[in-house]
Amino acid sequence: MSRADSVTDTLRQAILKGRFEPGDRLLEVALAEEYAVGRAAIRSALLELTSGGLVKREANRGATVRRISIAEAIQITEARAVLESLIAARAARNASAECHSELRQIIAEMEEAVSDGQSQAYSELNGHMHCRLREMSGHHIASQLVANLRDRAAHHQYRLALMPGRPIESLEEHRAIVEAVVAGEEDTAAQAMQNHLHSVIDVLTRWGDAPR
Amino acid sequence: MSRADSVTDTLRQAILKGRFEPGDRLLEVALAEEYAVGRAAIRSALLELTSGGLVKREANRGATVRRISIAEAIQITEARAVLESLIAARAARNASAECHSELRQIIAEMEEAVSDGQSQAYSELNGHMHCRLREMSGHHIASQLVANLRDRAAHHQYRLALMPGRPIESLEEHRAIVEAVVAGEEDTAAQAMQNHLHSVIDVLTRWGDAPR
DNA sequence: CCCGCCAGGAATGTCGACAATCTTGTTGAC
DNA sequence: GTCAACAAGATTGTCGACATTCCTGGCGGG
Repeated sequence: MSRADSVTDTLRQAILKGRFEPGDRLLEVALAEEYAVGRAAIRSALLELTSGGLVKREANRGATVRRISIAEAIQITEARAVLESLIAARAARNASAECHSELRQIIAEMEEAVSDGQSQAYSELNGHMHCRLREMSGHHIASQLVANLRDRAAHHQYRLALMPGRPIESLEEHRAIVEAVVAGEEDTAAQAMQNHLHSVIDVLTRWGDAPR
Repeated sequence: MSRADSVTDTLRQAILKGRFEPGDRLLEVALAEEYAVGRAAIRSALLELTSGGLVKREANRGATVRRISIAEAIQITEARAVLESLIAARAARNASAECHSELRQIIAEMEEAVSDGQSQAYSELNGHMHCRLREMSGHHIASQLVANLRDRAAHHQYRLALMPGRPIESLEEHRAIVEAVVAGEEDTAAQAMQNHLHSVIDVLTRWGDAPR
């Protein structure tokens, strides 16, 4: 599973980066030629991405990039809310002193990105912070599920960061999360994470009511 | 994906039913011959089950039935706890009158199974009730995640039902969940589900401290 | 003019064979 | 007697070709 693995990663990144739009067909032969591998490698990559929720496959009709509706993005974020609350609580319980300073460091970089108006950089820092919190939590199961969910809604997530005023609000919420984690207050951390993602849900909901 | 699909289900059931023990090797050629299909079908089935968490694959070393430690089973149940709480709350919000009577019906059958000492039947009713609650919740994302997690811990789940006195305790917890759902009280339903799964976690924890 | 049927093309599903990699048992030197 | 290198076996990874299924467009009948 060496070449197929790298193909899977390449394809996943291609989809996440927007190289393929939702609804685009993913033809096995075309991809096989593009990446210079056999169809078997492409097939196993598509299978993997299908169970990851990024790709939709219909019997004998091929694979397409999955289109995530606003309603589905809301459900995804709801699921993330409860799982990341658990993660935040565990991070508050387990994080070491070095972790604490690392989290503060990320917050500092976020502040810089926001004040400089660098949406792209802020979005990446956002992802990085959630990723680090997952690792600090020591909760493999929840981490894996959340990482999956994040990929699925990545498209909407990206557009979220471009909303004017959104990064400022988001930064405030992240600050609250980090403060609680550093203080070791599990319940507060969980609540702060819940608040953060509910705020995301609110934005998505308003988006759903008045599309675009 | 027609034959490979059925092979996937067959293999999944075989693992869940205990036809294969944790750690057993899943040789592609052997399985291909046993189910009278090509290796390709087996491969795609193994890929699917791998991302489902039931089998472990190592590069060039084949697939084995995944061994779930007590610690991992606890994490799985913790993740289930928060997700099923969400599901219970949504079920309380959305369930129709017919759903309510169906849930009461399942409780009645559970009482019968417990008083007759039928562990096997109780375990199946247990699974059926959680499954129906998932469908009633209308929360596709959480439902899918929970269904996955349930499969992963199925082995431990099964042994749980055989613990003396456990079904009685479990039945009481399920009664509380159904009452809250029928009453339409979201928060109460979520809390009842949380209590139920925390009780499972307690049993697993005691199991971990004093194995077997 | 519209509907159903049929053939052609395209893409997936399946299979068998070959190549690459890992494990295991053996042999030989020290 | 022990350890390392080696060779044989076994198993997965990869590829190409064929079978099957589905969609598309054209044809003929009503």
